[in-house]
Amino acid sequence: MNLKHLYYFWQVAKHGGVIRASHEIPISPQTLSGQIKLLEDDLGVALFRRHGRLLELTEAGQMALRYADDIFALSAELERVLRHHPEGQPTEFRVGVSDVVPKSLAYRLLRPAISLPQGVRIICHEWRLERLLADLAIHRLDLVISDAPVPTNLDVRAYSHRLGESGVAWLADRTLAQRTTSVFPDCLKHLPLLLPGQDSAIRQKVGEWFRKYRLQVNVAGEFDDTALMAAFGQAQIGAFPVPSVLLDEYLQLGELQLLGLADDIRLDYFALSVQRHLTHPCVLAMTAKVAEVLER
Amino acid sequence: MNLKHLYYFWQVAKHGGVIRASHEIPISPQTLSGQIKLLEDDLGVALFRRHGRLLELTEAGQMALRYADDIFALSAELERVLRHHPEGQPTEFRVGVSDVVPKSLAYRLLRPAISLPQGVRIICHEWRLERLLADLAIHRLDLVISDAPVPTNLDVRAYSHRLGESGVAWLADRTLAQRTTSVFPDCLKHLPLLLPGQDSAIRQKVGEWFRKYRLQVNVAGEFDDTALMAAFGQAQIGAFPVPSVLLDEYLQLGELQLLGLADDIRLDYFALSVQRHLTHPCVLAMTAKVAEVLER
DNA sequence: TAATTAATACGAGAATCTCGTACAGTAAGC
DNA sequence: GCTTACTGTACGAGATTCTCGTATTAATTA
Repeated sequence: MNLKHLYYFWQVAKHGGVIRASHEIPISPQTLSGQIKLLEDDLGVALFRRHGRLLELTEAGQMALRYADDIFALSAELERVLRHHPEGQPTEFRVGVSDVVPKSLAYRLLRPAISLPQGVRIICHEWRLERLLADLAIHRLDLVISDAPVPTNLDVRAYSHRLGESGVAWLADRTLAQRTTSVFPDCLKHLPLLLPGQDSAIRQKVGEWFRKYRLQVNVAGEFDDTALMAAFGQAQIGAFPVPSVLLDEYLQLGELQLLGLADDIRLDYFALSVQRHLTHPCVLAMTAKVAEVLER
Repeated sequence: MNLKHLYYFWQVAKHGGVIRASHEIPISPQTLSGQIKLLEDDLGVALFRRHGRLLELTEAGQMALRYADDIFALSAELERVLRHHPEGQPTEFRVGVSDVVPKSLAYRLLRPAISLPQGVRIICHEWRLERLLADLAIHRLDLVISDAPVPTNLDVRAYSHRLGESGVAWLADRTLAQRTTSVFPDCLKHLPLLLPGQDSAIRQKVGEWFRKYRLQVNVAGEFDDTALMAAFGQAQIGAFPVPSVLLDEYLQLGELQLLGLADDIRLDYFALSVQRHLTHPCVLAMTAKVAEVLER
């Protein structure tokens, strides 16, 4: 299939006629008409049907239009990406971190980006996911890190790239942990718990996990911010869950103790971008080293 | 950007050299080399770098390769789709329905497909989602209807198309409903409940909803099959939730009574396909009329 | 050092694209 | 009903682009 022919078809279909299309692109209507005819002959299907003195898409034409939309959107994106950073040392990397992602995990993921040889300035926002997606859509952000893919109910033109996953580790202050002698996970029934807010994927999955093990738990607190939750945990207010890839970090924090690993909870982490492919050098550096941070 | 040039670049990049590419496509190495040079001049970026006597991709080249993969995959898919059903009356429509989707909802969604003028034979499977996705992947199915998008943890090359959504209606047999005088949703606390199985999206969302309204409920039964659940419900075993778009149908069923609408539970329904676009005429007929079945 | 392999500059010939001319069908104005 | 204005399309000459044969350069191997 000749993609030049498809391009002319696409232009004519978009603008609703060979004359109107010829106003937009510097090609005469005769040429457009002829080239589309060649495409139809090649494919063996009519793409347009004459309706009065103008054209309308056949069923096959509607199909072709949808594909052409994607094909030429991709081609335009490629062109923009390649022209925009020829040897490409963009000095800025604007990244948004969903507030439900632990800060230290975000730092670990982003570390490879800031230690690039060319030296980049990282501009980091933390906010609720909806807000970040809005900024992403208008190109105010290069990337968003989140614990869930782009919501399907939002009609945002963004792509989800799965970075990796993690299990869950339950932690508590030593003194608090000694209040119960039950083994994990039953010990969670006898300890007050601190949990992430309802919006976070981890909260949903922990909830399912409680039901799976039939744990009736006592929720002592809810936190949108994981670091704050950990601070309350260190103050012996309750036991709390963290992504198991961050376990070492929390254990070094002092008086915290591992209650048990819930590796049957799988937390996913995603990079969201407006581009279908991750092309920013910082993003490439991040994804290249993601295996050092998350399980794949 | 000339997509013919990009095509030659793609072939050379895929096969690792102009000579090797020229064995695969009937174009001489001189032409390939020259056309790629033109592309590089146009873009202002080198895509290949000479390494010894062979070529390797530059960073920009790797980027271009990823886009080219997508672009030509789409173009091939379009060609296959258009050539395969020229005027296209495929007499078979093979569809899988995830077992967590109510049968009568599936019927309503599929009805526009079977009442197409050309007359098609519908071949309908009902099974667990994993099994259906496997069949979809090997083209044994044209479409899968499910209550959730393609799971991100599975590496299936399938696309999710959101059909629409629905709220939830709680129903009970009249006699059963009269056992409590509390208003909705509190009345659910005083009635035995029948719920869909843990795998279904509706069960997860109903669980969240219980927590939101702090409802401690008594689960009298779990059913993978909604029709079976409704049969038990009619036999006064318990109250049960159904998608609110099916409410009328259930109320006509006889002695059932509406306890209340939980429109803050949003159930999504999806069509899953191997193709990025829904092109099968039956699918188009379905999606055109989906508004008569689901809310958008 | 010679032989082999890969990539590419150059130019003639082939293929294709493009547009001017001309024409056919449809909708509106008088 | 006739004209006018608008649409899309067949045809062929000329312009453009593509393609390949010849020849050259560069790196590897014998």
